[in-house]
Amino acid sequence: MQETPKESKLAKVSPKTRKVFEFIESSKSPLGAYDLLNDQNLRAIGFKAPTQIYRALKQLLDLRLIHKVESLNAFVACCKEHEKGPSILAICDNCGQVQDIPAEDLAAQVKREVGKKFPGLKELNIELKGVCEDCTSEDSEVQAATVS
Amino acid sequence: MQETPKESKLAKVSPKTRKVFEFIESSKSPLGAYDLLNDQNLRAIGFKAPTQIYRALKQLLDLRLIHKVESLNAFVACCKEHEKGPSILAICDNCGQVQDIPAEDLAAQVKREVGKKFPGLKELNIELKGVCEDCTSEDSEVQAATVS
DNA sequence: TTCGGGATGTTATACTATTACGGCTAAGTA
DNA sequence: TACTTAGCCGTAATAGTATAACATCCCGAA
Ligand SMILES: [Zn+2]
Ligand SMILES: [Zn+2]
Ligand SMILES: [Zn+2]
Ligand SMILES: [Zn+2]
Repeated sequence: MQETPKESKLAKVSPKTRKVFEFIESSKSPLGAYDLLNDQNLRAIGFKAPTQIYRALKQLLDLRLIHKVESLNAFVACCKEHEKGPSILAICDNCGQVQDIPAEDLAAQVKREVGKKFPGLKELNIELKGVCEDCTSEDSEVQAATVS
Repeated sequence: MQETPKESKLAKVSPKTRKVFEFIESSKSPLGAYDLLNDQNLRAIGFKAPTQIYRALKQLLDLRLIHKVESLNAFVACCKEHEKGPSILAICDNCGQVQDIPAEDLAAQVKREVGKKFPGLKELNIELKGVCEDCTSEDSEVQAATVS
């Protein structure tokens, strides 16, 4: 048994919160709180008000099962490969997908950069925008679609 | 004359937009759009609706005179020392101040980390939270204030 | 002069997030 | 058992952030 795998974390939350996680995990793009709220499947199991969604999201964030994409006000599932270090959220402007890329070394580098100006680093949030690998290889198609 | 110093950029925008910049620059903490909108001094020169503020902010963002702190929905003046590279926005949980710390080297490092998964990097946004130098040296006071 | 684009003013609306309050239930304890 | 407390959940209201849509004005090009 792993230290704190996804399953053991999910075991701690209510079925409804678990359901929220499943929706986020199965989505290929980040979901906003109101995307979740308006989802028929979540409506069906009793989510009626924003508060309920935000409560579930808070639990999942605290357990580090999901990340908030601050620049999109939306949430993505954690890739679960960076339990201790930070990650980079790479947002594709073309397809909208967000990759959660582990970046263990980066925290140390950032600490060096900020130096004594900011000795008490607690949370690190890195987001980048651009074009993902898939969309790059499909660039000709994208171009074609753009000019048409 | 510098390449594109603050003054030459400010020369391109309207007096009202310039005024918005001045308010952001003179604030020691980040300001939200509605903080600006509700400011008597900006009201006095004709800002009455959110749109006006957001238009001014967009111009300033485009000129890189200010940054948006995504995790706070607020805006800070750029330190103007990283014309080409990214910077780190360091948010102090204690005093609320945000430092704009140039981090030229970091873009290259991030590119290495994301590798081919994300070849088309365009924008890089790094925010961190913690305690700034000033607040760290005043830690004893902070503690005293906390327990009282 | 006439046209067009860009900046500005104004209203309305959409989107995101939190507060407040009340009920229910599980767990501890006298 | 009866009482208490704390956490989870439901519900309603509200606060906070951002954009859409449309009207007007001004200035420079043709
Ligand atoms: Zn992650
Ligand atoms: Zn893509
Ligand atoms: Zn800057
Ligand atoms: Zn501080």
